[in-house]
Parts: sequence; structure tokens; C-alpha cells
Amino acid sequence: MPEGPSILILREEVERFVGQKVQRAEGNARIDIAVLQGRTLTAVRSWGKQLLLELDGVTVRVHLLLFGSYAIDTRKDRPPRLSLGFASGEVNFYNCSVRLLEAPADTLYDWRSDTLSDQWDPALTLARLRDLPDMLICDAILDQQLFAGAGNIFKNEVLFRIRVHPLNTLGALPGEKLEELVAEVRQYAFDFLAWKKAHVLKQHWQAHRQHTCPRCAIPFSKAKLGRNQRRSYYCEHCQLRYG
DNA sequence: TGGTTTGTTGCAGC
DNA sequence: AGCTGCAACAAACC
Repeated sequence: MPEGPSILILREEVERFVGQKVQRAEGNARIDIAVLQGRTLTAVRSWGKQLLLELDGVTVRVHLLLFGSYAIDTRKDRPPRLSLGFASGEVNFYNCSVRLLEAPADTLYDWRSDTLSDQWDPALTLARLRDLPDMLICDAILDQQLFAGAGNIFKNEVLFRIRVHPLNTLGALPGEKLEELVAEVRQYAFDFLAWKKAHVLKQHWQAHRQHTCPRCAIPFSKAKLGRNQRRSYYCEHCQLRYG
């Protein structure tokens, strides 16, 4: 499920419960779930891959990680991590990380680095990238402090779009390539969102999980690269190395 | 069929 | 003390 645009879709679906009271709260999350009972859902926000449910001053953070899922007005055949029942329906979360924020969300999250936020700040992101010359570009795209909401699909698709090899360091890239990177992550976030809503995301993958380069038709390279050894799909011919 | 994976945390070991 | 690397989580998909 869980790159940023998928979480934005989830947020839009849960927003229909805003203004309603939690009539029933249960689940196996390791938080004090009883605290949520009777509170009104005042806002649903998101930062990157995190969903934030604001309930009368208490904020629940839901992160679907790699395997998490949810169901609205239906249930899955397993116990929910968190289930919230409202007058008009219910939302159920499974196999996810659930925590209560220790401080107001505005003090914990920098909305300027959320790739889907109205407050997205490309100039700030560019400045941050310039301060990290030794970081691999394949790691930079996955870094949530830089590009909140970007994930492995973003990484593969954006690097293919801007024709940059994943093993370049940020410092090796020409200035205009860094600018292109920032612009294309933002652009792909909205492409992803639109395609996901239309249920056509996968058919638009040009690199991720692909076997052949659509530009030059040679086989893609497939390797686990970078700090987290995440899978990369890339074209050794079309995606350039600098420096 | 079974290996892989849209991700992150926490902790052991150094 | 601060780092690194790996287990854990746990299920749909190809």
C-alpha cells in the first residue's frame, strides 16, 4: 500500500468521519486505546507515509510500513490493529504501526519536505541536497527527511525519468540535474496519485519491476543498492554516471 | 510454488 | 557513546 500518495488517498477516505465521535475503539495496538473512546475526530492529516488522526488534542499516528492495510466499513479476516467506529461507519487498520504522538504534529513534522504538501518547498530541498554531497542519489530519494512520502517506486521511476544512474553521489551531479531531481519527485508524486486513483499505477511503470529499458530496449540492471539495499531497476546505457 | 516486496524500528554487537 | 547491520513484522503479488 504505502507510499505517500496511497496515504493521501487513505486520508481522503477517512476524512468523511471528521466531526464524528469515536463510539467504539478497539484493536491490538500497543497504545492505550481506551483513551480514544468518546473523542471527536477533529482532523485527518498526513506527512509522507504517515497518517495522523487528530482526536480532541490527541494525535494517533498510523504507519502502514510494508505490509499494512486498511478497510473502511468492511473487515478483514484477522484482528485489527486499530478499529474506530463512528456513527456513519468504521475504519480498520491491520498490520501497521500505531502510536500516540507525544507532541503536537506541527512541532514534530516539517510540512515543507512532504512531497505532496501545499507547503512543499523545492528551494529548501535543493539546499538540503547540496549539503549532502556524499549521499548516493538512490538513498537521497528514500530519505524521508528530504522527500517525505517517496519510496522505492519513486526512486526507480524518478531516476529513470531524469536519466540518472542510482549510484551517483549528489555532489557528482550537475546543478541542473539536482533541480530536475527535486522537480521530478514532486511531479511523480502527483502522477502516482492520479494513476493510483484510476487503478492504473502499475501499467505506467517504466522502470520499477521492468525487465527491458523502454528507451533503448536493452535489459534493465536489477540490483540491491545503497544504505538499505533496496531493489533498483535501471538502464546502464540511458541512466548516466557523472563525476 | 515460493521468493520478493510501495518500510521502519529496535536492539545486539562492536 | 555512537555506529552498523540484521531480525522482526506478516501478506499480496508475480
